Amino acid sequence: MAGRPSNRDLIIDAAERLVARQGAAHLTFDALCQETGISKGGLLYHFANKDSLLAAMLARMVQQFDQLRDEFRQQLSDDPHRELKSILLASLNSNAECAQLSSGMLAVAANNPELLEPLQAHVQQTFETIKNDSAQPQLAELLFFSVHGARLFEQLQLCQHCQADREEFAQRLMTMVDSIN
Amino acid sequence: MAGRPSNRDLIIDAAERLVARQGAAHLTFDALCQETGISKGGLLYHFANKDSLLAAMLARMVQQFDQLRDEFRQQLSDDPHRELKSILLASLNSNAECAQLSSGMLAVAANNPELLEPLQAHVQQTFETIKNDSAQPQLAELLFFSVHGARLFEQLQLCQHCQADREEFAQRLMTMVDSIN
DNA sequence: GTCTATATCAAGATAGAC
DNA sequence: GTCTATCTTGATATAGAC
Repeated sequence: MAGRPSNRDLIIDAAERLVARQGAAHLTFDALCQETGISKGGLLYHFANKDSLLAAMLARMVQQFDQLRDEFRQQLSDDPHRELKSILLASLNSNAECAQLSSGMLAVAANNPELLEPLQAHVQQTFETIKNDSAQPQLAELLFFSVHGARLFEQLQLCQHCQADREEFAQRLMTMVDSIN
Repeated sequence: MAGRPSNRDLIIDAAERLVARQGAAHLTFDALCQETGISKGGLLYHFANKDSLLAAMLARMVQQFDQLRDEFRQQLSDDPHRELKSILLASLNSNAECAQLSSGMLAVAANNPELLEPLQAHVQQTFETIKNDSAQPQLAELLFFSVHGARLFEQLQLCQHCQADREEFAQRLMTMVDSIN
């Protein structure tokens, strides 16, 4: 399951890069051909149409988030705020290694907002977790939004956060969560 | 200057609605024809090409922000944190009345990220203000990101914030700013 | 699983009438 | 300032060979 990446995954990687570089409106099969070296027919074998590609991008994003969140949750097994902390850390770090952050979300939002539904459900569930788990749900929500604001600004290169900044940001978030009791 | 809205402004309004409803990739002159009732030729009189429309959307967004921020700054003339507070309140409320939030930004990001440059400059200046003005610049930044995360989630309908929620959110932001000393 | 070729359509943009 | 063409390109998608 975690062997070498499948072609399917390589295509999604390339799609995310395209969105990050040129904007979600320029995510086209033609551009994907150039970026992957696979022909249009080849691409369309993996994703029968564009909606299918978009849905896959979003699904993988959600899945990567869940996986990363689980990892953080295990590391934090003895922390009273591990639910909230794992959500914040996973939100901050998912996809960060590739420098393309919320490309999947922005691509779907730009091309077919209706396909956002799975993400809407996922986010709602996350909010539930935050609410039930934290003594100060509104502060927790604020921190959650903060992470996503930072991600957006990074993605659009509206701010130049380096790795050190991101770690300091994460540290500050954790401190603020710990201040809840 | 603030008489009845010019046709130019009505077109930008319609463009923002389209982005909010159908996604930035479906912001086309054809769709704008339907939405405004103006023909393609008519639209192209006001905006010679699409980049010109996108740049105008972004410029108006920035201008509306600055104007709203000035209003808040005047209301807060005796507040020690008026710079940061006015930035946060203006970020939270600009365009909020129309239910389309950062349509301009998302449209430009999706169609031609290079046109984001004026916004990048504006944001950098805002960060400078925050840094120079606040005793805890990193907390201030976090609050700033939080507002924009909330805006994004509202725009993409990833959360259902009502007016009451937004006011409570604003109240919480102000309280947290006041906690800085 | 990947390729070429092609059909179809929508988009940006131009020219010129009113 | 707005309109109706019309041109050109580029994008999705299909069909069928390898």
